[in-house]
Amino acid sequence: MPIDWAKHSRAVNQRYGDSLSATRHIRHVLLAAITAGDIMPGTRLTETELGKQLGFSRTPLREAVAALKAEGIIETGEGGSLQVRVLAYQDIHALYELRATLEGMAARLAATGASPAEKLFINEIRINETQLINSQASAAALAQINSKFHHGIYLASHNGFLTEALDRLSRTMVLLGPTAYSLPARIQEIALEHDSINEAIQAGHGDDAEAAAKRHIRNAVKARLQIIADQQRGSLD
Amino acid sequence: MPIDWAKHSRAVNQRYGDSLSATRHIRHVLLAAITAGDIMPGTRLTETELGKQLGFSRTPLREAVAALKAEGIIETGEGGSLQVRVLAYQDIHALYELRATLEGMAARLAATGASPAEKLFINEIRINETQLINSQASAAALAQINSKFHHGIYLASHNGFLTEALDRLSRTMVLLGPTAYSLPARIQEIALEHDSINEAIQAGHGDDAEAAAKRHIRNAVKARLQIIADQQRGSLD
DNA sequence: ACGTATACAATTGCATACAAAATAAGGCTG
DNA sequence: CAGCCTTATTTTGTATGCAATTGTATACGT
Repeated sequence: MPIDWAKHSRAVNQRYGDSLSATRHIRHVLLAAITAGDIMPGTRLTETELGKQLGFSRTPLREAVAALKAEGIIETGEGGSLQVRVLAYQDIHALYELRATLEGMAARLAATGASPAEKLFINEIRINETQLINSQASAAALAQINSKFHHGIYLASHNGFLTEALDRLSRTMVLLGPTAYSLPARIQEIALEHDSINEAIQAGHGDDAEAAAKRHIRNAVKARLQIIADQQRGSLD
Repeated sequence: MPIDWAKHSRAVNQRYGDSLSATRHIRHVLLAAITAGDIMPGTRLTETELGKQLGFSRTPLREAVAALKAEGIIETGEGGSLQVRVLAYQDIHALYELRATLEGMAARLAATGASPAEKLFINEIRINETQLINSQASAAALAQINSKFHHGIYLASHNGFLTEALDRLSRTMVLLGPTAYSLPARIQEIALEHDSINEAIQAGHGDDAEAAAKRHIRNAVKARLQIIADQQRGSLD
């Protein structure tokens, strides 16, 4: 079954405008397809086929792939064949452990160094999130506002390299599959944990913010493991 | 004045074998040239010229550049022209701040989770470093053993993503210019600080290892600022 | 003499074409 | 019938060529 590239392509054009170079356009479209789960990790990708489906020649496609390889999203199997990176079970722990440290650092910096405007902005996102949860919004909408909340904290850290590292981690995380927002029970927990982080940031308590952020991520691992356990059930493949 | 690409090319062949694809070869050669200071940040690079000098066509060159762009080593100026990334003054602080956190995490994990063999290996590198310092080795040799020491700790953290993140930071650091080993006074300090880290790791004291690693990096910033202050003197350009 | 417009050169972005390597298929032999 | 070698086809890696954009120089007008 072919992938609906046109849908992702439209989304990219809407998000970044349609004046992106082919290389960058393809890069975003590939990321979107991987995020959406249209391309499962491990499935082989052939350049000729991809290029034909996307409507571009292999040159910009290969450049986009080169960038994604440098980011660790795509890897080359034996013989140079392409595939979406396959994460091992222990990678999950390593990924979240690193993220806990970085999120903690970002939360601490946001608490101690964010401008009043940035703190207000973060707080507003938090309020929006509560409204969305109460109105039973979709998992996709919740995941989006969640991203905004975290990204707002990254930016408020005023450390571009930290922001870059966390954004990169987020992109790697999509390799793990569906987000924790598919678990209804987790949604309320997330709200409470976000509250703790937000309150510590608003109060300017660096230690508390770091601790709250770390707790938040550590709890996220648990939820993630449950999702994976559910997926595994009965799939011997 | 043309750059001696052949030298870097030989070094890459010696390090990785001569069976690398052109794209990867070029990637390493460019990194080596940047590390060596042969290409200063901000200087414009033209694909045609680079390709001619390196002896490859523009296609693999552009793929290598795409990877380096994804890593933040090379950036596109206005009009799509290529240049080695120029770091702002505040980037230095952000870079080292992030590195302090990550090195601290790595040292903690190495202290609490490294295998006996890994700890022995780290200790051995530390002994080698002392010998090199006492024998008045070159700055390049010291910088190399320094890399080995740090990288040994990264690996001992058993966290591939952390290792990846720190390696990436190291590659970004070369944009700052010469290492601190050009400052004789700093060399002894480095030795002492490495000792603190190593001892904490050998003893399995996670907290101490993290603290020592953070102190080490914070001190490195001071040395870096001094180097930059020396360079700036009288250069208006 | 300074600012602006226009023409030209250089450079990037993309597509096509070719070469080398790898995978798959088929036939041969034991 | 199984295993292996040979060959054919697919797929990756690299080079070249063309079009479009950008940078620069020259000429013109004010």
